[in-house]
Amino acid sequence: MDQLDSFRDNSWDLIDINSFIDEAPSDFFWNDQIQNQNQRAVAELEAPLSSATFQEECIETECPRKRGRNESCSKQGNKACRERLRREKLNERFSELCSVLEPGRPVKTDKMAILGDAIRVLNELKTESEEYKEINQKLMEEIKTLKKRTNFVKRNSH
Amino acid sequence: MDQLDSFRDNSWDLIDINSFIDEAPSDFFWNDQIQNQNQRAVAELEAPLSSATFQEECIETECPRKRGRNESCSKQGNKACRERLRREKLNERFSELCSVLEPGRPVKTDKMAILGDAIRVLNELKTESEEYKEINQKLMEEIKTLKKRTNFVKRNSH
DNA sequence: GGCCACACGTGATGC
DNA sequence: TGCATCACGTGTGGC
Repeated sequence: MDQLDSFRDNSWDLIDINSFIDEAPSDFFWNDQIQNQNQRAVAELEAPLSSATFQEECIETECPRKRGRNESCSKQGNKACRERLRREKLNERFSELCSVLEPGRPVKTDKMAILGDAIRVLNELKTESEEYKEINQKLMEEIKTLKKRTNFVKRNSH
Repeated sequence: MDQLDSFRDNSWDLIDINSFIDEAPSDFFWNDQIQNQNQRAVAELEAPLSSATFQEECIETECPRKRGRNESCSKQGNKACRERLRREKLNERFSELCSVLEPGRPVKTDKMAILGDAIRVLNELKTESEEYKEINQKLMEEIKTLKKRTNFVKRNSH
């Protein structure tokens, strides 16, 4: 019964907070980064570890200053904030993977599609590399026989 | 207020269900798969497409029978259920990508690590393929010159 | 007992 | 309109 009451109280808190604080739009970071990468190709791509520097301006309990909704981070504990950080880092990885997949624009936004493309490209590159390796083998053999023949001809010509 | 009441009702349902049915841990699909793959290496790995067969027993509005907590799907609309399906499909993709990355066991569990590895392997394969291509170029040139020389020697020997 | 990674259900938004 | 995708805060299990 105690459990039940506390649970209901949490529900109250939840709704209370949301109804007063939560007026900002939701998915900003992901779209922003993607659009940035879309328009100006590189620039901040030199920092795939941007989360490290990013950690510095937002150490632990403090929150990124990216956009609204973050006011709820300072109050009400930092659990939600850390979770948000985790999500953002994950999205960074997604975006990075996407840019590796197709250096040409336009960058995909769909996580499912990104993963699918990653799998596809990975397999393609594997077979491509394998094919090249086989060709190399054959070319080397051909070179060997060619050298042999050259030497043979030389020897016979004297 | 209606929202609030319905929310509290859901809470009731949830707790009711959980206390009687749901004694299993929560995040079963992903963790189960991972733990299985970690401990006993293979065995049920033959079913990476479990969602296909899985879809059959759970078409659209009906919910998977995997474990408790799903009764809440039949009532209260199928929104949460669809979202859950989406998550599971995403996790399948993750698992698939992971198995493509390293055909040898054991399979990684960390999404962040999987994405990072994917980026790394992708770059590695790219450069590897590029290197092979360059080597091919050089080998072909060498063959060309070898052939020329052979012909020259032949001509001079007569 | 705190932290981390994840699953969960829900509100928001675009198509 | 309904559906898909996402971000969000929270609950939870494992370490």
